[in-house]
Amino acid sequence: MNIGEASERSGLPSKTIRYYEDIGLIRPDRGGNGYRDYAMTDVHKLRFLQRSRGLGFSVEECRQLLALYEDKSRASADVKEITQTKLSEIDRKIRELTELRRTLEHLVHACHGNERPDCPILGELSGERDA
Amino acid sequence: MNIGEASERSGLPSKTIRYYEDIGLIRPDRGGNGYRDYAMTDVHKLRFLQRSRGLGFSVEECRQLLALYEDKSRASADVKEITQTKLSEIDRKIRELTELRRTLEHLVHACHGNERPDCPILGELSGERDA
DNA sequence: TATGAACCTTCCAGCGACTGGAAGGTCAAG
DNA sequence: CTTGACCTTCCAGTCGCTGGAAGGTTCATA
Repeated sequence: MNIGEASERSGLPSKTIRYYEDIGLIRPDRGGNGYRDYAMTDVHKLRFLQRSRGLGFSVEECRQLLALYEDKSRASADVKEITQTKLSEIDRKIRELTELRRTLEHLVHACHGNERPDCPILGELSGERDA
Repeated sequence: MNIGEASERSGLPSKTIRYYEDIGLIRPDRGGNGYRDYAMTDVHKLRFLQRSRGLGFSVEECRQLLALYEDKSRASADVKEITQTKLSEIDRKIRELTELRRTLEHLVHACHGNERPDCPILGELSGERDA
């Protein structure tokens, strides 16, 4: 499929997809006309990139995650270690999002009308409890 | 406190803190010597920024979140709407992270040794099930 | 009181990750 | 065989930092 369809299916702008090719993240085939030709596996990877980028992973981190995805070194020990690191990062992000969520709800429901700038919620919001 | 201590306490580099001031996110006092002087509420905001940026919110989104934090318009209807939108975004991020987590575990534990590039995990990884 | 390290200041340049636009080639429909 | 919607490359610009230069402040120690 052409880049336009890959864009629609992955949720990434065509511009970004070309950029990801420039930096070596995805390497689609080329048709006889010079057009990029994306397979479904490419779309899967693109969609994966779309998600993980949106979740605050850097492109380099996404490259690592994508490497886990590619079969060639899936069983090696260092890949497992990277995966474990990524799992920890993901867990941390989930925890932080959960906190953020709880805090926003507080702000809306519990803190309504209390205009003191030193509202106790603020400490929670900024993660006061750990340094 | 000086910027160095604010940096340590918030987890943000001094450079980034100055940048956030440039773009109007935080406005510390200045001492007679011209040094920035941060209060604890500033540190709370910085820490909040550190977290929300790391969770994939853009600076503009962080500005909105920070506005929710500041008392002046906390009760208005549109602020509540923004908060609701942010809550949905956060929920979506949590869902996606949870999926990503599950998938990585699959890759390590279940998919080990299976080198087919069309391994069924891949579909899950890329969020095949929804468009 | 002076010297030096460790802070702080501003300013400017560069990088990572896109994003927009120009200039031009390809393709399917009418 | 033209029109319009695609596609191509390339170059420039933006956003969000990040590093470094050049210089001022503070504080401990000689």
